[in-house]
Amino acid sequence: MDLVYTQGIAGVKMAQLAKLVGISPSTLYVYFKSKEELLHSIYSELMNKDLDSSPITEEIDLPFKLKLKKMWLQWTNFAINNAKEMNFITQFKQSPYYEKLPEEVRDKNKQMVKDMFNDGIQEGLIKDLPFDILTAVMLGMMQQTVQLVLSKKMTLNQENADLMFSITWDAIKA
Amino acid sequence: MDLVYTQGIAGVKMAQLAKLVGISPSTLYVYFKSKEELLHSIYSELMNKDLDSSPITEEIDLPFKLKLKKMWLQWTNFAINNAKEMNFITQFKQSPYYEKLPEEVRDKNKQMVKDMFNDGIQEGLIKDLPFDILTAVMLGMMQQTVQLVLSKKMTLNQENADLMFSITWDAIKA
Amino acid sequence: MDLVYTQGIAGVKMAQLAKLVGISPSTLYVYFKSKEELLHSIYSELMNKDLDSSPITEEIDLPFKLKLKKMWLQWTNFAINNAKEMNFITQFKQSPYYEKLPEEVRDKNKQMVKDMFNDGIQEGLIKDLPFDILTAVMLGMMQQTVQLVLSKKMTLNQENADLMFSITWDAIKA
Amino acid sequence: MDLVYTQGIAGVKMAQLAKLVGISPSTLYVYFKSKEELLHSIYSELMNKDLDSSPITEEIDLPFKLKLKKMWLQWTNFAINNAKEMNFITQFKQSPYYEKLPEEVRDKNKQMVKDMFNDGIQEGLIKDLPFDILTAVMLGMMQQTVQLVLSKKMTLNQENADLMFSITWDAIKA
DNA sequence: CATGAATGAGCCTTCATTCAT
DNA sequence: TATGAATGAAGGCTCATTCAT
Repeated sequence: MDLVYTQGIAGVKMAQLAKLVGISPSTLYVYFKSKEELLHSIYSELMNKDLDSSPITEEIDLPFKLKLKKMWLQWTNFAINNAKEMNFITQFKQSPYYEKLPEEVRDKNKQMVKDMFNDGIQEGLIKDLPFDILTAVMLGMMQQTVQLVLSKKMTLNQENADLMFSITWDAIKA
Repeated sequence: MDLVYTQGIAGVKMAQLAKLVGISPSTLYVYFKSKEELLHSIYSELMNKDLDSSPITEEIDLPFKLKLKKMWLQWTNFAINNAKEMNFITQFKQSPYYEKLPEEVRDKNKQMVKDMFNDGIQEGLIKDLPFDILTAVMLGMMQQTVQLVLSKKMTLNQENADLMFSITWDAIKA
Repeated sequence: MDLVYTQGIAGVKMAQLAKLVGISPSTLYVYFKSKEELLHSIYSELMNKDLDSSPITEEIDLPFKLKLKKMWLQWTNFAINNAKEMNFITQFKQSPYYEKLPEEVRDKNKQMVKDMFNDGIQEGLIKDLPFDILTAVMLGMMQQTVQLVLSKKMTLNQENADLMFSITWDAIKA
Repeated sequence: MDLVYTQGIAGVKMAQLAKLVGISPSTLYVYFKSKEELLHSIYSELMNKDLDSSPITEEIDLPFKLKLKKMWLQWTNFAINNAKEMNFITQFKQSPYYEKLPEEVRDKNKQMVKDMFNDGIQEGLIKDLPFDILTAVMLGMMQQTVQLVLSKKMTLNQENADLMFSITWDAIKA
């Protein structure tokens, strides 16, 4: 992650990585057949880890808005704390190493969000808009928040979290 | 632009570029001292062209919301129409070639936006929030809109444009 | 040729070859995309050169036996003088680099031989055997002659040439 | 044998061989100090096995021509049945691994053949030619026969065997 | 202004081999 | 006797870059 973050995915040299890990370049090839496979492995592992570690817990008794806020915050925090990992994914996807690997999209999260939006719409709390658009709004606000935090223009303290989410909420509330 | 879009900025090879342009690689070096300089040149030119070609015209007599909408739409459209250029900028900025080049910040636009926001706040039409946050909201919505359009999940027709901006507006309106 | 002859086809290193030729390894790759292509090129060129330079001239007026002898001698001499080239071809064909490249078999020679054999059979001078077998006999004697010469167990002077061909002739004469 | 036959002697990898045999590469080094030694071992063993298994039995009472024919056939058959082993020997000898290893020449066979030729010459049945040349003739015809059989252009049935030997015989008979 | 020709630096990768266990 | 783990040495190949013409 660090290497990719610092030098870009094309800038990662096998030898450099090996040295960083404290093994010989050859040893890298004992475990990964090629640079491409290494990158793919990382990517795959990341895709799964992300799922697991992003603890989108559903707490049943909260009112909708709070539930949504909690989810949004969890996502945002995750994105901030795993900025380098996210960066890897982004870079990998636009690198020549990423060539349509099958990638059975794992929709666990997506479905959860969809359900939540449906509930909100049902209860008349948020606008009756297509799922893609509602998601886009949240993602957009999330990305910008992350960027503000990472660029040190903002800290994600209670107050700011409240603020950013309230803006998001205003955007989609009925 | 095409090369960067297709293969990533790290995948652009001088020889390939030369061939694409119909000249010899050596000739490239008549005009650019190095690959780095070439990339920088493109970046710089892009930064200026963007300014010029994005015709953020100020029409004095419109009410604030309409003025803002117009600006937002102009930006969004520009981003869609110049997706490859934007992509270049994004990639360049996180590439090893981009090393804090002085970058006399081109604030023409930023200032214009700042002024507009200030007006809106003054008139009590939009929330009294820091400039960075207001911008973030608009950028976030814009980026997501662009993404929806580019991924063919949406067309930016009158209706959708209205919708997306109305969401943005709800997010920041007082 | 020398390198292959000395070290085997797998033992030829691009760097070594480059140095031998007086250029840099990179330069080799300007002209040949890979070691494989280089080898293929040589092989192809060899296959054509062989044809041209092996001056199987048809002299019309000679009696059959003399004509055959002349041909046999020409072949044998050619094989001796181009031992390294022949060695290359042999090695290349059993190397991993040789993978069924189309190779439109150039039958110019084969046809000439076939014709000659047919004439001999027609005239009742040589045994009426399948073409493959007649060729085998001549090739076998040729190969062995070459080997004897190369291993310095024999010189291909007039006398020995006469001897070896006479043996061949005895084998196939009617 | 299979590996060498399929990929050439330069294509044999210790790891691959180990896997094929069902042991670990390291284990190979318990039994053979190096790849070179392994190859040499195989070669040596082959040279001896060849001797033993090629059952050049001397049957005293046959007339010379029949005895010679029998020997020729035995050789030829052996070469066909042990094509892969012969191939190994051929390849090994021109590989960089083969560096003039002492090679106590195994003359058992050679001597037997020499004796036989001497007898033939004595009896005035075959030409009075140097041993090398007589051997060459038989080897040449043998090699070509093997090649015809292996390339499926011929089967070594009674008839063909008779034919090929009769040609050989014609070549050397007095 | 253009380029053909050439190359050094450096990267990915392979593979025989070692060695502690 | 067997091997998992590791690696040094070396080879193939790429690519930005130079320079004489």
